[in-house]
Amino acid sequence: MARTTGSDGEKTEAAVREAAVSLIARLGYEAMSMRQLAAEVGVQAAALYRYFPTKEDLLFTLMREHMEGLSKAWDKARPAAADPVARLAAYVENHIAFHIARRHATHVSNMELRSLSHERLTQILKMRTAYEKELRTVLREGVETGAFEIDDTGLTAMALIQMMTGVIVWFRPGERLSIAEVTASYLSMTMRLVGATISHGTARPSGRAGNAVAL
Amino acid sequence: MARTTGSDGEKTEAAVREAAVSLIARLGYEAMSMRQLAAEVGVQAAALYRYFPTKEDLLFTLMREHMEGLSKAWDKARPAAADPVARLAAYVENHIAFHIARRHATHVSNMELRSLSHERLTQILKMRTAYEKELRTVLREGVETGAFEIDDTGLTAMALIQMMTGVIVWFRPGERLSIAEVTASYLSMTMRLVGATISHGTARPSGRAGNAVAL
DNA sequence: GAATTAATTGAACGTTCGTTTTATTATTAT
DNA sequence: ATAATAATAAAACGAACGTTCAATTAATTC
Repeated sequence: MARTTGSDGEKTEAAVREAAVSLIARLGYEAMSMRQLAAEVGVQAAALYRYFPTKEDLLFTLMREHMEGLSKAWDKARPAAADPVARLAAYVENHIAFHIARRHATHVSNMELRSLSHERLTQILKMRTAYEKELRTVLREGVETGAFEIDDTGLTAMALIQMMTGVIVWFRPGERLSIAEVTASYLSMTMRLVGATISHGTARPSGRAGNAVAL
Repeated sequence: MARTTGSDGEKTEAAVREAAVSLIARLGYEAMSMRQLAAEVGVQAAALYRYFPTKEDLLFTLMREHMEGLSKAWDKARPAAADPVARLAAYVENHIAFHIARRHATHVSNMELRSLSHERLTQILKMRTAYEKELRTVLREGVETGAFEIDDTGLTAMALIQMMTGVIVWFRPGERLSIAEVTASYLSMTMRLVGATISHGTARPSGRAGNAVAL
């Protein structure tokens, strides 16, 4: 046999990407064989090389597009207003929504960095650092305007990102909590963590803890 | 050649463990070959099989002992007093100290779970869950005594653990921050996150944010 | 409808993998 | 000293790996 009836390069490539994300997330990059991936797509291993020159190229492509997607999502979600609390809220909401929606791809991007060449690792880390810098900027502006109270913005940014990204480790759609509930809780925890003063939304009815934003 | 002068089973086994933790942390379990590990120890690959029947046995041993170490460390650090704030502080301090001290082993235990058999995965996850339950208990007690204000103790426990464990991703000893500084910052962030009321330590000098514990 | 291009198969390549077996030497106990 | 045991080396095993190549068929273009 050779070319199969109904075969379409674009569809095959998309199927390869999808299957690769799922398989790498489940088995790990090193543990997934090209034959396994091909079988998942319903094709022979050799066919994969029409779309990706090497296994590492495939991994890199998945990671790069994931990071680009994250960056673009934040570009869209970023509020025009300068209010630090609103901006931080938007960052948290976007981060959680994106990571829950693309749990598998996030897993791949976070866990398989060591399988990249030095050059490509640098490239991905640069994109990640740029994204994280956005959060540091929001935090710093909040400190300057007095909206937040933070010891160390760099450290706090890392702590927040680890906390938020960690959602994908335990969150499973359709279980006890909805995405909206999880997001609300994380937003609330974030605002307390940065010592946000009340500057938007309704005031907390509770008698205590007057300095945290009610959400 | 065969047995080498000065060879000692106990020392070799210890060297294998040490080298394995370091290599797996750096390359990943699948990417590390038994020959590579043997070379690091200064021995032939066949010699490894005197100490660990299979590669997976080696991985499992490393993980199990890491989890046992974490559990025992908390047993020792757990304060006798029932004060929730003090207990939470002890949990955070122990967690961060342990994870920074054993960064590589933590990396292995967190990243290579998928290389375990189903049975052994269950065993490790059971130990992890038991350790995490300790934190949930501390949080719940704090809520009951009114020391903490938390929406969802389960979710908050996961968020805190992700945040704290995340330290190993970016922390490098001897860089900008000392372990003590990092621990102090994380303690402060944790107490704000759980809405801790002042119940120990000195009051915060700052005029604002009267509800967070000063550390 | 013939020529060209796109998509895929099937077989094979050399390499590396985890692991086993057997032989050999160092150490310890008698 | 000699026997027993512990620790390793050296070589080999079959299997699986990523990748390449030539052949073959489907779809498209002219």
